[in-house]
Amino acid sequence: MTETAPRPTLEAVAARAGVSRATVSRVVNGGDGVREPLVERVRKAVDELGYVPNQAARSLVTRRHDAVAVVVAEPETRVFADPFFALQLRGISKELTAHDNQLVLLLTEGRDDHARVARYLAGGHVDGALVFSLHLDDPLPGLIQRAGVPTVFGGRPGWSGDQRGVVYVDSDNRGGARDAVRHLVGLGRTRIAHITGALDQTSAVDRLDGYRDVMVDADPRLIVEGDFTPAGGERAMRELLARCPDLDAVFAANDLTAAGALRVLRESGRRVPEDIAVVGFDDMLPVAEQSDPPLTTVRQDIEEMGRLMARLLFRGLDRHTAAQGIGVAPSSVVLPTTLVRRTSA
Amino acid sequence: MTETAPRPTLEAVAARAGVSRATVSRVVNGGDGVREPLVERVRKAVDELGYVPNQAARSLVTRRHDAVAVVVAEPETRVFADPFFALQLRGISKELTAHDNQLVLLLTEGRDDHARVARYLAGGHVDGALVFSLHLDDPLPGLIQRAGVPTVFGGRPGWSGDQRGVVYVDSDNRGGARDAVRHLVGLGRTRIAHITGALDQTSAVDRLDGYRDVMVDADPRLIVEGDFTPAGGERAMRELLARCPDLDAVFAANDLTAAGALRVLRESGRRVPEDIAVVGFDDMLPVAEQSDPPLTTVRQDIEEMGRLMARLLFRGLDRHTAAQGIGVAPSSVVLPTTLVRRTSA
DNA sequence: GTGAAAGCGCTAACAA
DNA sequence: TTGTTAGCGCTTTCAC
Repeated sequence: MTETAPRPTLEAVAARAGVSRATVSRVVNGGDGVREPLVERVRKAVDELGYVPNQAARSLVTRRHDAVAVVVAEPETRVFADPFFALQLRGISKELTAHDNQLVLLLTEGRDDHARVARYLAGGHVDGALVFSLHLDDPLPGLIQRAGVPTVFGGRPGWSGDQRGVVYVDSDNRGGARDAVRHLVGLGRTRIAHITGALDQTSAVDRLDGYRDVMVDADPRLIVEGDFTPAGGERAMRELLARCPDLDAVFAANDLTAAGALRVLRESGRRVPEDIAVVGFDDMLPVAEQSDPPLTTVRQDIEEMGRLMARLLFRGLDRHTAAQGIGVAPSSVVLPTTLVRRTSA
Repeated sequence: MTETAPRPTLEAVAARAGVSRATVSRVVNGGDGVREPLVERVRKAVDELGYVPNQAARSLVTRRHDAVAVVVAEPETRVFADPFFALQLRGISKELTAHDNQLVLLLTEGRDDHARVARYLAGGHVDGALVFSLHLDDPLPGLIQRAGVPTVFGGRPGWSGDQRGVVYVDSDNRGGARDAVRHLVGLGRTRIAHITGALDQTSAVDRLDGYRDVMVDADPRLIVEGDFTPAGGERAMRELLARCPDLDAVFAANDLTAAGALRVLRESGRRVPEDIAVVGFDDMLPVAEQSDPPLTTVRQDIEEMGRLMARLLFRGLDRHTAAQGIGVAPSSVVLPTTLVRRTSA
């Protein structure tokens, strides 16, 4: 806990360099249109005084903040139990840093926080927002849209409001699921089950759809609802085993679910992949690589998703600032997935 | 991507309510010393106009930001591979929200980012900083101390600079390690090995010290260096098995390490806990509960650590603001750990 | 190319 | 109790 020292102002730098505040301002902001010798003098004064611009004063006049809010709307603990969110955050952080922007993190725990977040965004503290809203019935996207802040969503938002102008970045959940199931089919499996994710999230719904794309006439008993957790995977696997003892493959909605399923299979004496082949989703390394046996799974580039979200936001902001209407409005992006073969299938 | 609408100002609210800007300001900031009917009128005008104060303008005069930076200095990916950081962040976020403060997240990837972070903190954008600096040789704490921002560290900072006035929150790593090893001793184990964490981090060093506190005359071959990862745990366990085939217990520096060790033990045909008892550290649920067998481990309340960091920071900030010298300077806190018994030991 | 001056929206003395 | 006024530190026309 140290004392806060008073910072030098533009004025001080100007005095020291023997120029006007305007000139210092120009130099500090790139130095265009200022003659070299002066630039030199100002730079020197800045260094000597350890001058750092006051962002509040700057924002007051420019109405820019060089800050982006990251909103994580997740009432459950799940987000924090897997590295998914952290990886995405990392991608975002890298991209923001490259644009000299700060990351303001808004974590919400349930509905009470929604008003707070909406107020903050509406308050014009940030230039834009990156929003992770995973639940179908989440009112947050609507609130945010109304706040009038340029926004990019992480994952296809599943809410039922006005979809116009909504920009999101998502993985090709449906396509990835198709690949996973096709791989199982290619292995000669015919009784392929699916343990879904939490079906109030679009990713879970999309993966289920992908499964159905391939297994058009699937026995409905082969589909059991999970919740993206290992415990859910265990429960679902037990139920599957009871319902359909003849199944020969499982496509789990994510790696954690698959890990739970693997445990139950081991307990029940089924061999993986000989008796039952298992495919996961995410390629969450600590889980997929370390499971027994190592998991065949669908990889998505999570960090890249985060990076892309930030990039799309900036593209939108530029368009905002630049000659109106010039430039293409950013549109949503769906990133491809790849199947990673290990031993479980 | 929506358009940003122009926000109403204090002026506008004042006009609408038929009062002065000062009065509106008073109402907006709590309404003390304003008569009820006026308060009512102003509130109404605020609502009708959807007025939200401009934080930049406010900060410019108050020199407060109601924002706290969270600095995560972690060159490696490890932070992102475990929920540790996320849990702490969550605790911090809750506490900041309770104080109406925003969380500005600064992630650093290696040395290049240090200057950036130091500049940001020195720039007076935030009222204080919460810093996670896990590495012994990290120059960041020093830089931050020089930036003159009130700071609380997460985990005992291991750097060699001036320690005066340094405030941190940590788990009782040493005490927890002692408990773990004593538990093994209580089980009748005598050849107790230790797989350390990455020894450039204070937590790893402290846990090793705790092990040594109990195993005063430990065979040095029973100590192998790990790195807090499952892979490191596997490697270390193999080495231990080769060096000391007679060992009957392992204390791993964290749960991930223990998970790696468990896998090697299983492969090598050793039964856990019958042949070799295993204790971890962290009680990272997805790992500890789901491992085979479930892990006996040392729990630390990570979320509470985060919360406490924020609370200490605010206490320091209050002291700053309030009558100088009044109040007690916050000092570091070391949180207790508890042993959680499952089946591995 | 450089400087002077006018605010950006707000808070906090100070007056009334 | 309420209003008036003077800035907070910066950018940005607009003259020079």
